[in-house]
Amino acid sequence: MNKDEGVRRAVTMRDVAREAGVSVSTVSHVVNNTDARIGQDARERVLRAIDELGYRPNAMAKNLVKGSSRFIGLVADAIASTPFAGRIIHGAQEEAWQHGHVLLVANTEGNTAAEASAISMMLEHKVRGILYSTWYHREVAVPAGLAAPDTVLVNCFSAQADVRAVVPDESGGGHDATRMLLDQGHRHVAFLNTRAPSPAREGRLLGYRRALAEAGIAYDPGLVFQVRPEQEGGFAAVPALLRSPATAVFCHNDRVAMGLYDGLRDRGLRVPDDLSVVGFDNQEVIAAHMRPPLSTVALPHEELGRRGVRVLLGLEPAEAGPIAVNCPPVHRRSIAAAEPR
Amino acid sequence: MNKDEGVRRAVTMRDVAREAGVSVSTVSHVVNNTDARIGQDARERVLRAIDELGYRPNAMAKNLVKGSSRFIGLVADAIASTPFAGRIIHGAQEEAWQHGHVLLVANTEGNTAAEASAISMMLEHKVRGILYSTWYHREVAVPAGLAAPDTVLVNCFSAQADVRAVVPDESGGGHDATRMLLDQGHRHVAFLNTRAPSPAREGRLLGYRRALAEAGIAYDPGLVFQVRPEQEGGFAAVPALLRSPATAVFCHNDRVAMGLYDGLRDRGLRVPDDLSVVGFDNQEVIAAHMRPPLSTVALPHEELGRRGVRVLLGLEPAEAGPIAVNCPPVHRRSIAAAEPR
DNA sequence: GTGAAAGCGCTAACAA
DNA sequence: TTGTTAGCGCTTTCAC
Repeated sequence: MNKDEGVRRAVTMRDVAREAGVSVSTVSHVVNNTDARIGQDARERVLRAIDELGYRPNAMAKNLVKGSSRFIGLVADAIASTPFAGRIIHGAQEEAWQHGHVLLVANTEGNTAAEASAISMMLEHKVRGILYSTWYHREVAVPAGLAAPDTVLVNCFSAQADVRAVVPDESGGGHDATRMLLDQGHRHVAFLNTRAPSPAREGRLLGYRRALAEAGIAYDPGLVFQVRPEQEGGFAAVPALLRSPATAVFCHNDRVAMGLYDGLRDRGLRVPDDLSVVGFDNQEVIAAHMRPPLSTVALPHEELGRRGVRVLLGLEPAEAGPIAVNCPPVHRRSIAAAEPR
Repeated sequence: MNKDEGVRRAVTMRDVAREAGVSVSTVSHVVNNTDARIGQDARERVLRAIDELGYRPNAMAKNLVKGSSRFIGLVADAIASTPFAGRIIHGAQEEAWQHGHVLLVANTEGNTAAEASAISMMLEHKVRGILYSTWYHREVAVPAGLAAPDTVLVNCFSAQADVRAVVPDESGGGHDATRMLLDQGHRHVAFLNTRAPSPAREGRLLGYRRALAEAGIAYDPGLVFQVRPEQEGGFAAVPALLRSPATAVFCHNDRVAMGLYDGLRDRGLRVPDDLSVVGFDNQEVIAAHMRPPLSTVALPHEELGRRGVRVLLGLEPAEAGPIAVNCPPVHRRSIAAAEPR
């Protein structure tokens, strides 16, 4: 309870120097492995002193003199609700780590005030840059104060052309998902898309149409249905779907597919025998454990985080416009070959 | 590309002082609102200079002189796989924020080396303390290096009695879940528990038995089944369950309940009419969108994070042993009243 | 009321 | 090969 319980005045470089009988600069050199040539025994004495005393460098002092920290700020809008943000953080963390940087994470849960204060706190800590991320792919207004140090948008983008962004390749994902179905011989592929306009909605549709075109199949608007992007949406679409000639369905996301499974099962229909299904997102907890396990296309959240820090650190070749990250297909068991006719 | 693009030498307190025609100490006083009596006009000149110059305090310098940072470290073992860690982070973040602290997050994804380096990096940044958290409730060995500054375990605990911990009240949760069923008149309540020993398994079983006892119902071991704690487990349990007299089932977690729903549906049985079901965890994405929506008991991850920082900051009365956080029941629509007999 | 000055722990010239 | 020294940006006595 009293002021220095457990704190016992940290040992500093000076203490080490004194113990080793050398100067602080010598200690500094051995600690940092600079190219200065330090004598064998001086080095050894220092090393010994370091671990006898349990010396641990003070990162704040170091950063102060170097003028910049090894921090990368990550502000996320919804860390709590889905695993998505977690995956972005994870990817960013790993990459940052690899380059000797540390993540400062702030969650704003949509609160603008929290966001402003998070950003300002990060700036005060002289972060190397800030990753601004959203839990679903969308356009954002870059908050004031950002762009001051380097900013990169992750899983979102801005009309403000000068701020870099990395986003999932929705269209490529839509294309690949559709291809998974086409490759099994399906000709009537329905698409349960969401109703609300969004990069996901438009992008995936584009990809779907492109895949159809490549396969020489005419686009049939009657095969794309508007649904709520949740279990309920997939479930509700079943009657209409069964009235259509579709033998395969591309769902806007895994949750829709889950609802679809349910509706089908209620009617004694089976996936994939009666209908082949492919999802989008690859939400492990859901997709991998449905019956049958759901083939889908993964939203590359980790990669988004990783690439985000790479562009922040200038490791990625500059590109005009957002960097689109590939959404890799995940093959499981919800797709069967179309009946030959 | 060149060394100081965008960096333009940060404006310091000295710049502000010069601009305002006062000394740095005066600036410091107004910035920090110390109780020093600063004249009206000096104060105003300083404030004006601050925002003309766009001054922003350097947190590193400040921390250096104060000797301690406002950082709280949070090391998590699995931020990516589930939303669980995200909720802990969120809770911790909010509480830390409220007390003027910032979260330094590191994810170790089970890797011991990463963990050690994360901890050491946090220590170098002179964090106020470290929250060590796991994504599922379990016993851990406190990593070396921890306990040096204040450490608190979140969602885990250690035999090492001296390190504080905050964990979910599994037994209370098991009790309440069972009660939800009992309250509707069910007398034969099955329990689909996991097989692997764990605090969750033992705790929930304890709670289940306690609730039964309170209701004057004899414990029937034949009503507790061992299943894999996933969809597959719930699904596989259906035959045995149907052979039992159970009219209600308490599932080890929501995923098991999800598999159970599936198996039941395959047999044309309906929840809750044919069988009442209650889960555990309250995984939103799943539980809230099943058909019918699943009644369950929530794992209080946010609260765990929040309480974690509270005990770290010494805001929580000390307690012997881990602090058990309540798991609140979430009523949805998977429970029906038992048939009167 | 306000300012001068001494550090916080460390790095980086530069001297020796 | 090693030591001296001047800061990094800020807080905080202590004088004036």
